[in-house]
Amino acid sequence: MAGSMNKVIIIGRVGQDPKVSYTTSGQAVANFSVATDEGYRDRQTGQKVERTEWHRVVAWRQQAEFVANYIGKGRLVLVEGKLQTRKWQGQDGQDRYTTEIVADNIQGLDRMPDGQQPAQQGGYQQQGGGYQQNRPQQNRPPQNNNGYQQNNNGYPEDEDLGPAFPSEASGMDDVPF
Amino acid sequence: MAGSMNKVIIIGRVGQDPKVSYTTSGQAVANFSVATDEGYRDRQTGQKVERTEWHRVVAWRQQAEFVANYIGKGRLVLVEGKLQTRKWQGQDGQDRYTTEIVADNIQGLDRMPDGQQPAQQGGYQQQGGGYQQNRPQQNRPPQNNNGYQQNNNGYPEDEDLGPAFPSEASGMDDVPF
Amino acid sequence: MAGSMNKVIIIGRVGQDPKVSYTTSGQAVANFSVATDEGYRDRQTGQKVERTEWHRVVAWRQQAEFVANYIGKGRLVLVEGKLQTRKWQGQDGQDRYTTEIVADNIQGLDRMPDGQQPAQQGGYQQQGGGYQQNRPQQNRPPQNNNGYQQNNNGYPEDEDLGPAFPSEASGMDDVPF
Amino acid sequence: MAGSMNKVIIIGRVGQDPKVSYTTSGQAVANFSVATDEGYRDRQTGQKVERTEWHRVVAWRQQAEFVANYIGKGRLVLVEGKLQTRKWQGQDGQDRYTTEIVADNIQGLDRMPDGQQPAQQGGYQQQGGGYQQNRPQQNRPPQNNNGYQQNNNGYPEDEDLGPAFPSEASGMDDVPF
DNA sequence: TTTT
DNA sequence: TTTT
Repeated sequence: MAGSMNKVIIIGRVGQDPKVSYTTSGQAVANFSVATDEGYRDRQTGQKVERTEWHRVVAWRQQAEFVANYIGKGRLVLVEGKLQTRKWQGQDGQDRYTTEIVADNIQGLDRMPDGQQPAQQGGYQQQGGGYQQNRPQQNRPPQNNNGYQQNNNGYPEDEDLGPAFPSEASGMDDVPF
Repeated sequence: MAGSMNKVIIIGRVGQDPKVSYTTSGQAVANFSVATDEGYRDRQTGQKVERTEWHRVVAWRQQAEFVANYIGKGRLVLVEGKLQTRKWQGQDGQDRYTTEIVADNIQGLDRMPDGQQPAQQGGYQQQGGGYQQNRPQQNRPPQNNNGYQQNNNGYPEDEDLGPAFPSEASGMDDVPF
Repeated sequence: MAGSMNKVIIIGRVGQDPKVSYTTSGQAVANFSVATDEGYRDRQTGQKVERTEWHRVVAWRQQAEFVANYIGKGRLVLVEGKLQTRKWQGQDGQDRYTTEIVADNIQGLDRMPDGQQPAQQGGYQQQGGGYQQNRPQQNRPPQNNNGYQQNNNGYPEDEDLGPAFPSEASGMDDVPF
Repeated sequence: MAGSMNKVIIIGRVGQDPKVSYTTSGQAVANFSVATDEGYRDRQTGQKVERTEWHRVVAWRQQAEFVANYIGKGRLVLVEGKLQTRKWQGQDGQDRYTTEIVADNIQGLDRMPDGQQPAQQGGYQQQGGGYQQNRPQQNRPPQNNNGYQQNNNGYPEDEDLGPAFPSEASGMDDVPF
């Protein structure tokens, strides 16, 4: 713990609307991808090339709820966090590894598009209502999280038990995003 | 390229002596893993837990040669770079993805262990000799790099052609490190 | 040089249009300030407080020309660089110190306001013309830089000789921005 | 607060033993300087030059106590934090400005020198004893902090009232370190 | 696979 | 004022 640092800072565009779900213990989790671009000059041709790198981001609890309410496809975001590689089982039973940025600081850097304002959506600041989601793919209440495929999601028990993404798990074994 | 940042900074211990090889075009590449530690308090038990995260690092050219000469197993290092996910084929023919830190700044933060000084090893600063390797696992001269399994290594053509690690490639389909 | 890092990353709003000038050796230098905001909760009152921090940024050469063409008052910018404290003489003859971020990466994060497009301004990409400035406060051609008050600007000789800001120097002894 | 980042990461050597004191409200504050080195090639002579940059660091509360117990002159440290410029009055009554790194993460990167181990010193982990200091220059109990020169220290009220460094204050008006 |  |  001393003599140790694990820090990532990326700025880029969100690829798709984040997917938000809940662990069995009721913790919110948000997953999304961010594209960063890099321009460089090809050593053979001397041509300018643009290269896009995709990053998987995972956010927990308050950060996840912020993501659910304010971050959508196409937004320019700042993500600060740490790298974490988790292990999961492919359909063929073999181990796979996915590296993600576990975010501890997420900010939108551009104006929120119209129709995405928290007031219209019902944000998590609303009083008396608890947290309310309204984009379809986020609508997974904790009680629906019945726990099949437990411990197949790659998230360590200590991070928060329960299957994070039952439905994605099966579709994730070949494509990381 | 504008409105974009892709930055990683880690400090940790090197797990094994780096593996250094050459692309067919003669570029040096070094690969090694770095462990970062994180202490946190378990939410259920309230116990202090130590968690180790492993990071794959790849260094090119000058950085690779620095690594070959100065970085060995157990050293405390600073690595600054960018995230890059590359695609490769498992033995079953399926796509796999590995995320690495492509380093642009590597520094040793502790004293070099005895028997690892560049003077004893023949460093790359030596005059008249060019670059000389001497640890067994690094001893892969460019001319031996005959190019089978080309484009199976996951490194983009533009980064520098040629198979980076023919021998590791086959052993890599299940374990990322 | 080994075991050393000096890194700053800020994101914030530019306070005033950058001031661009030239050293006697013809190097472009840009100076501007960036505001970062921080929200925190007051420990006494429990109230939310917003606090603004101002940062001085200096950019050299290509970075300075980029700043001259694309960065103006009010823009949201990313600045990556290193900290540098320089010494200068106040009017009372006493030493003063100013800490700046010497930028090696500057990016605009929002859309450029209309009337600030490089095409209308004549950007530094223009062909056949070399570098051309057009905002009044930037218009200080190298040949006007006649060198009085040399070595009073606080910039080290090695960074590039010559007085960076003869005119500001005298006004700077009490206020850093 | 959104669209804002203020982040500094430095690695370097501590110049002198930190100075630790207490605000009138009993909060610990530690101050020390860190040297970072930078090697570069002089553009005129082509010679390699080493340049040292000094950074002022301030740490509060738990971080300050960690500093008091573990960080001494000559140690290699990692400091992560934010930039803050504070205003203070010189003896001539004029405003001066000092930029510091307000640390939120401090780590020692080398082995602690003998005679500096916390066990010999009595660390702040000791039970039943509260925090105990033992290096002379740190020995400034809160009750001695009688508050003269209040609001002359440049620390904002909200950070924690009271004179941070009564004794240094008078010596600080011309030299920042 | 490192280290404290 | 540090250190290699």
